[in-house]
Amino acid sequence: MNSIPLDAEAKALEAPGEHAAELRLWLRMLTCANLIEGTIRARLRDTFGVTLPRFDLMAQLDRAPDGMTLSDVSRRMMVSNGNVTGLVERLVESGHLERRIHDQDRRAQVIRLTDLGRAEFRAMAAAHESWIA
Amino acid sequence: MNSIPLDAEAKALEAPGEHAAELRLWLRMLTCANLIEGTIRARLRDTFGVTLPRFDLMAQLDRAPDGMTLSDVSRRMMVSNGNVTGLVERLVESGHLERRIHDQDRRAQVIRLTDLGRAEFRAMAAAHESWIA
DNA sequence: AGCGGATATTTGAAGCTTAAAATAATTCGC
DNA sequence: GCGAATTATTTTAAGCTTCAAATATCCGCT
Repeated sequence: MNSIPLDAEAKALEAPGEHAAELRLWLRMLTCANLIEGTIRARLRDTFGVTLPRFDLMAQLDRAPDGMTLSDVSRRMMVSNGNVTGLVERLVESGHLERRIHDQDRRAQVIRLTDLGRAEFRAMAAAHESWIA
Repeated sequence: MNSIPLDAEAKALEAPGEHAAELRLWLRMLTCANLIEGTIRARLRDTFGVTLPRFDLMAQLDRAPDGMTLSDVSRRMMVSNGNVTGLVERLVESGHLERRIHDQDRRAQVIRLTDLGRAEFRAMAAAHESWIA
């Protein structure tokens, strides 16, 4: 489950504010978003034994058959570089990803889904779509 | 910044779905919520050197002058017990909270803001309100 | 009194996340 | 072609978060 910072925002509601309605809406939205996100996390975990960050990373790679560099992934997922490093490490370890040095740039590496990774992702994505609906 | 699981959801948009509009709205909402949350995190960190979870915990306690038990906090914040244990530990360490054994129940402990904790929280809350607006 | 189930909290293992510092390789300008 | 700035990645330290197992205490029932 995600951090739910709503009570902090809720505090503002107590102020004799003029923006009470907006804040209330905002609060609701945040609560709703976090609850749904938590549900998705739980389903991915219980059904496929995968975390949401891993799933997201695989989703990126599923759309890039030729692979992506870590920086690309980092930008797309809007997370730090170091974060991607660890995520990729674990997914390579589990056999879902493969990495190789970039042809033209020896600093970078290209990662892509393995056959296993692709197969598992597709299965998860199918279930995921029906959940969303 | 929070995890941003949007790309995963975005994938669903590519499907020749019937729910495209709903999903798109949902996606927007999530993006928006996460961006704002990230902004608040950054401001609290840069301005007061405090994290959002700590701020949330202090917000709970500010509303409970007589203190709360860890379980109360856990339920209110909707996070695990173990999470609260660590959070409280660090806040006691930094002098913002004090803990004492519950009078009637030796299993439980009551935590409350110290004078320092209350003063700092009030300052942060004031800034927080103006940010929200 | 004493047993058994519930409740409060802690601990430990694992993973996610970030920011900042360190490495390594590329590119640009001269 | 050399040096500086940029870019790609990793490492490190710290904190957050969860789940599950372990402790300690309480409460109700006999």
